[in-house]
Amino acid sequence: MLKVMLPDGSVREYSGCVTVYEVASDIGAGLARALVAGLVDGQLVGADFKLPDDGAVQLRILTKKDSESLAVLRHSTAHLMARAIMRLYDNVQLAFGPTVENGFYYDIQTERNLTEDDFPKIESEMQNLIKLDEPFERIEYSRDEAVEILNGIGQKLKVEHLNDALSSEQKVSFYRQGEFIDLCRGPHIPSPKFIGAFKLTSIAGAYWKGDATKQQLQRLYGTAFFDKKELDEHLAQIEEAKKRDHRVLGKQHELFAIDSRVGQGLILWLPKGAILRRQLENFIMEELVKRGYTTVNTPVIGNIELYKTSGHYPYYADSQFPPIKMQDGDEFLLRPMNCPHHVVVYSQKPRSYRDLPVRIAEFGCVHRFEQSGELNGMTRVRGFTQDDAHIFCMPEQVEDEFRSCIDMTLAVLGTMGFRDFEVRLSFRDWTSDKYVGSADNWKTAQTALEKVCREMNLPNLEIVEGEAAFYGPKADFVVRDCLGRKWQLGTVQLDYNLPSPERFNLEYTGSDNKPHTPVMIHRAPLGSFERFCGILIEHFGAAFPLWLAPEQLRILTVSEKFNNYAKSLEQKFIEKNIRVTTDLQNEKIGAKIRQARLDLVPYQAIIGAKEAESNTIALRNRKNGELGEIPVENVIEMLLDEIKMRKL
RNA sequence: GCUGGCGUAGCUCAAUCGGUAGAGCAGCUGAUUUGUAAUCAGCAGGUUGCGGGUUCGAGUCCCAUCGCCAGCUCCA
Repeated sequence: MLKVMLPDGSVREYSGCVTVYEVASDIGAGLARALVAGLVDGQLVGADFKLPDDGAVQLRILTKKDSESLAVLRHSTAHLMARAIMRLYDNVQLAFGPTVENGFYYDIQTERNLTEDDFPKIESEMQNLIKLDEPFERIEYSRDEAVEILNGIGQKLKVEHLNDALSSEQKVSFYRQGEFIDLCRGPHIPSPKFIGAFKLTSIAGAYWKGDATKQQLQRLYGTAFFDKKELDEHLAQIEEAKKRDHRVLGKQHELFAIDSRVGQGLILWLPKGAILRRQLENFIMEELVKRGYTTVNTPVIGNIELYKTSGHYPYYADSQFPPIKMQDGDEFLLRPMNCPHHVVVYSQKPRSYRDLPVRIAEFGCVHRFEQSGELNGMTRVRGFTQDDAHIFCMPEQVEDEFRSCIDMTLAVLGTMGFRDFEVRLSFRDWTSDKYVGSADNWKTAQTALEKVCREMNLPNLEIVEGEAAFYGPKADFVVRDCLGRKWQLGTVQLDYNLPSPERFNLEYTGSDNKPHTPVMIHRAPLGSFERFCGILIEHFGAAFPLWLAPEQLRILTVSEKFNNYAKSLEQKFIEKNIRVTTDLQNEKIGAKIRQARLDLVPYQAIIGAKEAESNTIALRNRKNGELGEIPVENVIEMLLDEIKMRKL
């Protein structure tokens, strides 16, 4: 039961967490304080309210249980941080200070750039402010009044924002705490004493209003919780996650390397990583064959005219490796995408409507000159191989083809055990002129795409306006890495533009014996092998399922006396295409087992006198430890079955 | 690209105020011949990312450069 004191002083009891009541007419004119407090599970919690346009006040009860309450708490902590900084340093300009997924930040500008060394001082000042226990008070003004106030306290960034973003009639709210007043939508906790634990976590640059041409501010990140234990757990979890980082595991398990002697953002697939990649290639290739694709091989460079025709060159000139100029004047581009090559493959002969859809696949190696600050292990690189394909079909086939691409992507992700992904529908921004093609085609494409996604009931479907490729809308499959960053893996993109007469003028002959323009679908279920492997390493913590494991079985001998038996066993597994090694080191069996476990080898075969005599294996696996003595033939059968089924 | 931080042995990390660069693991050699998460001993391993400067003396301070990391911007 929740006891809530309303602004008029009366107390009401609620069983729910959130409720709505009518606003008294005089609230909102001037000072409107949050007067709400209640009890949840015997603990005092605070509440706040905001004033929507219809005048009804939404009462927000902080339950300490839901993420919304946590966000309110964190945003109030951000205010506290800003206030502490303003007390400690001169001439502080505040920009924005929103809540983010695991905490909050505030963008600020100071005379002297702050560093992490300033954190202890700021944190201790924040502690002092919590002790002061001053309430957060909401105050509303018209925009012009607000500008006056902000000018009065020298907050130029806030003034700029108000003048840019709001009309003069609009009302804005401020939150005041002691001497500190800040333009803010709210809501806030009523008092800082609810902040059980907080920590400033990092500092970084961020552009004013997210615009790289504008001044750069300092972004201070922090997090806060209702109690200390939650904060500690959160910090411990981050430490754990760092150990799963594919850059750490990739080095530890010798999967890949990046070496500046070769170049930034260029992946060297080490032997074990190369095996992993080959398993993915084989898997995708099997799917392609099942699903009616043909495969081609095309060069990694092409005449620059090709990319001028496609429209890619002018759009992405900055992020491409510069053209290679030949003495005769020809220019070649290291290809940044495969589509133009596949378009040319399509156009090699006249196509009939009976031939469509034509599905052209290639593990296509492409290069993009990403800015150095964007490179990230395997997930953001300058050279990568897409599991690419381009489907050329009739307009009436688009829906089916699109559905089948989504289906393949889901099947691929499902086999890897990816359950936690979102599907992002990227549509065009109708106010922007960076897109090519007719509005009609865009509408058709977007409608078809959304329809299929809705029908297929895709998880976490989100529509983002303005994120489309310049030639068409797309559906991206987005997963998170161990540090919570989102990465696009699979993608399916509709394209009415490249095949058009203005671009490559692709054709097929319809049943009416007339030429028609096909529609093109770009799709890559993994996205790229590089990024996918990076995410895959983190997904499994490098403990890959048997079918993907670089080393599937390790044979460990109890002593050197059994080396010959171990070698003969190894041969048997090799003949069955099982990736096996032997550990014949002069070590105790315990040490060998430990090593195999650290190396995350899925199965271990212990070989001693008993096994050599009875032609068996004392089998262990990574998960359950000892599995007992099993005849060699049965082990082979077992492993082959697990591999074939691609069990997780 | 921008802002900030960081670069010490193959890996993970030490090195007080600026005073002869150290340890564990891995590697090599030898002993040991082992039954389910580390047998013992020895050896070797470095122009402290690279280049300048300050200083009697620089891993440490300063400048420049390369690379890495976080965030921002970007992502066909």
